[in-house]
This record gives sequence, structure tokens and C-alpha cells, in this order.
Amino acid sequence: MPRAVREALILDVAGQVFARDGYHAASMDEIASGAEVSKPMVYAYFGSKEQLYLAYIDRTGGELLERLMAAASDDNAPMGALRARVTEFFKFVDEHRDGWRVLFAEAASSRPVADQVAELRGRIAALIRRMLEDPRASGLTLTQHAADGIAHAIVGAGESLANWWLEHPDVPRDQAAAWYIGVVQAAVVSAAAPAR
Amino acid sequence: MPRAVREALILDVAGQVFARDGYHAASMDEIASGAEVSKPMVYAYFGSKEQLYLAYIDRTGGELLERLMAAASDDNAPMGALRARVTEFFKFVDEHRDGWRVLFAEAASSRPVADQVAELRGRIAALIRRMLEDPRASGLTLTQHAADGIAHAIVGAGESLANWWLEHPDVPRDQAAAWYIGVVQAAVVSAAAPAR
Amino acid sequence: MPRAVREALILDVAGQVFARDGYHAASMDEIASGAEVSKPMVYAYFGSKEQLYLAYIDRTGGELLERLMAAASDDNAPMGALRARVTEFFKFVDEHRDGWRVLFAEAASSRPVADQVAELRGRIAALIRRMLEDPRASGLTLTQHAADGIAHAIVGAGESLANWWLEHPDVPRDQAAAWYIGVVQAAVVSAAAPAR
Amino acid sequence: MPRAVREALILDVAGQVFARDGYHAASMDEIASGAEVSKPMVYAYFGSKEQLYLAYIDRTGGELLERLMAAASDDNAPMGALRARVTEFFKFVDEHRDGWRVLFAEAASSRPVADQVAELRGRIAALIRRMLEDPRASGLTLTQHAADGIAHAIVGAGESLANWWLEHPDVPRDQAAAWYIGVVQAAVVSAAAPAR
DNA sequence: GATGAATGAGTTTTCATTCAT
DNA sequence: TATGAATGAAAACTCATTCAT
Repeated sequence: MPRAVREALILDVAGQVFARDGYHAASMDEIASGAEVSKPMVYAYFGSKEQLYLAYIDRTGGELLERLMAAASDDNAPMGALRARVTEFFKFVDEHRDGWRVLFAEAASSRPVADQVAELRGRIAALIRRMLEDPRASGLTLTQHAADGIAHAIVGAGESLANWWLEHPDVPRDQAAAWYIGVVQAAVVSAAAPAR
Repeated sequence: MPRAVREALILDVAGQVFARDGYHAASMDEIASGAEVSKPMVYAYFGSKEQLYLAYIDRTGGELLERLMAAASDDNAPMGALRARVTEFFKFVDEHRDGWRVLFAEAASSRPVADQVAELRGRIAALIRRMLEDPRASGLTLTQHAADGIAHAIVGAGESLANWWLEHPDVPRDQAAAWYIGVVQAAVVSAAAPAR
Repeated sequence: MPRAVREALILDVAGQVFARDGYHAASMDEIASGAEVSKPMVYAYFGSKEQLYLAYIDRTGGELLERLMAAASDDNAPMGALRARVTEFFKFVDEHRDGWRVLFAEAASSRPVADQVAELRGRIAALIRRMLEDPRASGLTLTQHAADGIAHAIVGAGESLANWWLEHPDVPRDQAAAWYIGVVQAAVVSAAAPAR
Repeated sequence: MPRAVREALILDVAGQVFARDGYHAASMDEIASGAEVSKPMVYAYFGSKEQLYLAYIDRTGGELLERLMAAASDDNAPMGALRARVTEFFKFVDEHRDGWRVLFAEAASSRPVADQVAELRGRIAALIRRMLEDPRASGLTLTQHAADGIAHAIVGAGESLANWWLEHPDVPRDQAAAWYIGVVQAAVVSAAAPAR
């Protein structure tokens, strides 16, 4: 079996185990045997448990980011882009439950891991910030900090709503997405009208 | 030293260690020696590592919830209550960094822990839901699900904004609280006007 | 069983295993089970394999050095002191075969270990150097370096002869000691009369 | 690349690694990649790690022995031969630091290795013994054992002095050699005059 | 002849947990 | 009540060694 295929397979299994047990409780033994590979192979391919985790986050986070960016170009009317991206986001969560859980339900691991997740979050927040700062969205300019903070708040709302939705399977995906769009739109407006 | 005092002391130390290392990486040895107690005492008082963790979450989460509820009675005008509670929330985060980190930055541990944190989150969401459903806030009634989901989104926004604020110490606490209030108000309105 | 006794027992067993297998090939598992102790106890007492090794070298080397120093005071006529010390040295080797092997037959381990052994060697060489520099032994003064180098040569001669003797059990101990004394005396004289 | 060249190259790299890390800590992986050869090639050429080590010792020890023997024929006046050989010995150490370290600083490995090193030592000791027993050197005959033991002592002195010299680079090589010659000459004389 | 891919066995080390006192 | 001493179990990681190609 060629190396690239093995690597992808190992990452898949690692994702399942990390999602189920969390970083610390996950065991390399189980990942290796789950991928039907000996432990030394896992180490030969990924170097260490932490690097394996990082590789998984990188792959998953990279895909999420790519899909969000592909879903809409910034040139579109901001609210059209918003709708497209939120829809894409919920689709991603729906299709990659393990990846989603690992990405966002476990911030607390070793330093490099936390940093990498934080960076991903920051890049997603940047997408939102660009919308907040788009003059077509709100008539007013925000301070750097305000835009950044509010963007993070919006990201957190999405995470939380996505997790809630995963536990309420009877709610249609588009329904949840619609709620989120509403919240974001409102937040954008509220940000425009200087709070307080 | 009376038992209650010992217990509180141990919980304090446990909180620090859990916040610094996370649940799994934290060691009972360090907690015991940090509290200047022998390990068997920790076990006599709390039973197991997991139960100790639960006890800490219980104490911290309980205090948060109490403070949120005390900050405003539901009878107040909803937006007045909102302001009071958000302010109280940011005060809590500011004063209990360890507790806050343990409560929300580490959802992924063993099942009972996750459940307990989820329950706390649910109770906080319920506070918000009650506001969403208050006819004085929005003229319309929401479905159960809509109210619940949006409430969770709002909780997540708060968590995320609080974490962002902890990493931007130059932003005044009231500033961050004000942004959050804006977002919540907007979300309430958006929820009232059926999205889409 | 009190801690001190356990520690001594573990050190004894460790010495046997280290002597038989060398530092790297020795396994903590075997040392623990040989001492009828669980592995965590060994770690609780000594911290790590390397520290255990250092502790053993420290104990053994310390005893050797003490015995060499106690065997003769520097005030004695140098050659009388020499005889006493060489005799003591061969007695030590005879009685502590394991210790002897670990101390000198295995210089190559990790850095701190090599350093510690080198230091011991240096201290024994210093004993000899003091004799070389004693005006009663040789009429001439030696340079620092000459005294040091020759002292190390003499130490090496003793090590090598002791090892040779261990493999020739039919040679009486005093016989070997006598040869060594002769070599050392001759070396002292040769050092006094500047070579060449 | 012809096999013989490959083999020599591998041995060179192996020597460096063995000298740096010791037998056990050295890794076949590093040796193979250092020689720019795949691991299976190393095994095809040398069979096993131990055999590789033996081959290296064989090559290095063989060269040392050859140079010592070539440096002087036994017919020469014994003391002339001594001087020539000691000089050659220090030259060898100077030029083959890795080889020297492997040969003598690490006696403690597996049994066959120890045996091979012991044998080399014995052959060098034999060279010295022949001088000790040469009637031109000392008027008296020594017992077999005495000659052998003292010869080993002298070998040990040389090893130890060589190591000491490696750590004192400011001492000229010929200086160290001269000291050693003095010690050996004196030892020969002392052996002639029955000690005690 | 040469190698990429693979592994079984073993290493040190750590931890939650519990007796005997 | 309180603890020093002890451990079973498991984790991450490494290595010499060998096929299939």
C-alpha cells in the first residue's frame, strides 16, 4: 500500500479516536491497531502523538477553511456571501463530525496544538471581520478591536449552535443555518450602531 | 483543620492544576502536595480524580449560575436584566480565571464531566431563553427549538468573546461586555423577526 | 522495611545487573524484580535509570576513595603509604567485583556518568600525584602536567593489572599487589630523573 | 560503487557513531543513513549490529597492531624498539580518535566484543612481554605470570595516559610519549629486580 | 544488488489507587 | 484521622531486523 494512502487512513482512524477520547486519553496503540498498522509505522509517518494530532487538525482545519473561502468570494454582496458560507459551514459539520469535534470541542491540549487551533479560529474570525468592516454591510467603521472581538463572538456562536444542532438531529440543517444567519446579521447591524 | 476548610483548600489547588494542565495531564500527586495533604486524604474526601474534577466544576459552575441569577430577577425589564447579567458574567470570568478555564476551555474529558458541563451550559442557556421568550422582548413567540438553539448560540458567543478578551487585556472589561450586550440584543430582535 | 534498607538492597542488585550487562543493556525491570520491589518503587527512590547508576557509582566510588585515604595518612613515608594503599586497593577489588567492574570497566555511558567516573579517577590520581610531588620520594620537582599525566598512567596501570588479576585467580593477591608497587616505585623514580 | 569501498565507508561512519554514542546507544538507522546506504545493505554486508561492531574493532585493532609491529623489529635493541613503538602508538591515537575511543573506552558490551578487545589487548601485551623477557633488557628471568601481569599493567598505563593526553591538547604528543617511555623503562627495571 | 515498507519485542517512565500502620 | 510505602496497568516511543519488490 503506497505511503500516501496509509497516511490518510491513519489520519482517519486517529480522528475517530481523538474525537471519542480526547487528545490525552487517546492511545497510539489503539490508533495503530485501528488502522491495521504497527505502531512503529505510525511513528515513522508522523513522528509523535502530538505531530499526529497536529497533522489531523491541519488536514481538517485546512479543508474547513478552504470550503468557507470557496463558498463565496469577497466580491459578492456581503450578505449573500454570509448565507453561502454559513450553509457551507453547517454542511461541513454535518459531514465531518469527528473532525469537527476534534477541531473545536477540545481546545485544551499541549501548547502547539492550542496555538494551531487558535490560529484556525483566528482565520475564520478574519473572514467574518472582513464582512463586518465592509462598508456595504454597515455604514460605520469599527475599531480594530471591536471588529476582532465581535468576530470571535460570532465564531463562538456558530460553534455552540453547531454543537447544539448535533445533539438535536430532528432540527433540519437549514433551519439551524437560518438561525445563525439571523444572529450574524443582527450582530453586524448592532456593531454598526455603536453599542452603548 | 476542619474538614470543610480542607475540602475547599484542596478544590482551590485542584482548580489551579486542572486549569494549567487539563484534566488528564493533571496529577493527583501534585494536587495533594500543593494542598499540603497526603494523597489518601484527597481520596478520602473526594473518592477519585474524576469526582474531584466534578466537585470543582460543581462548585465553580454553581457559583457562576448563582451570580447570574442574583444579578437580576426575571421580573425586571428584560434588557435591564440582560445588562446586569452580562456585566456579572464578565466580572466572574475576570475574577475566576482558573475556574473559567476549567469550566469552558476543556469540555472534552470523560463522559460524566462532559455531561455536567453540558448541563451547566444548558441552565445558562435557559436563562437566556427565558428572555428570548419574554413577550416584552420580542413581539413574537418562538418555537421551543428556535429559542433553545439561539440561546445556545448566544452562550457560545459569550464564551468565545470572554476567551478573546482574556487574551486582550488592554480592552476594558466593560467594553467587551458592551459588545456582547449589543450582539445579544440584536440576536433577540433577529429571533423575533423570523429569519429569512 | 525501612526506606534506607530498601535503597541499599536495590543498589546491590543494580550493581550486579550493571556489572553483568553494562549500563545500556541493563533493564530496570530486572533490577526491580531482582530486588523484589515494584518498578515504581525504584523510580520513587532513585528517580531514573541514570540517577540509579550514578547513585551506585557514588556509593562504590566513595567507599573506594575512603578506603584508600584511610589506608595511609600522607604523613607517612611515601613508600610506606604506597604499599598500604595498593594493598587496600587490591582488597577492594577482591571484595567488590561488581562494583569494580561497573566503576572502571564501563566508562562509556551518558555524559554525567562519564563525568562522575572521570572525577573519581581524577581524585585517585591526585592521591598518587601527591606522592610523586613529595620531595621525600624524588629529589626533583615535576611540572604540573607531568605529575598529572604520570599519575593517570599509574592509575591506568593499576586498573589494568587488577582486571588481569581477576582473570588469573591462581595468582595470589599480594603477588599482584607487589608487582604493582614495583611498577609505581619505578615510575616515581623515572619521573624524578627527567625522562630522556 | 564496488563492494569493498562501500564496506570501508560504512565502517568509517559506524566508527564515528560508535565513538560518539557507544555500542548500545548507536543506531543502525543513523549508521545506514550516514553512509548513504539503505539499512538492508548494511545487513547484507555485515550481518548484524554486533558483527558490524566486531568488524570495526577488527579493522582498527588490526591496523594498530600492524603499526606497532612494523615500527620496530624485535631484533633491535629493546629500548630502541620501545621508543619506536610508543611513538607509533601515540601517533595512532592522535590520528584515529574515533577508533581509539571505540577500542578502549568501551570494553563493556556483549561477550564476543569484550573477548575480541581482550584478545587485542593481550597481543599488545605480548609485544611488551617479549621485551620484558629479553635478556638484554633485564638480567633476570621473570615467571610467565609476572611478565604477563606486568605487561598488562604497562598496557593499561598507556591507555590511561593516552586518554589523559587527549583531554590535554596543549601537551605535545612527544612529551606524553616520553613520559610513557620513562614509566615503561622503569617498570622493566623494577620487574628485573624482584620486587620486595 | 538494492530498498521502501513493515514489525515484534522491549525500553523507560508515569499515574491513579490502596494497604498496613 | 492521617500517611508512608507500595503497586498493577498502561503509556509513548525506539530499535534491530526482515520481507516483497
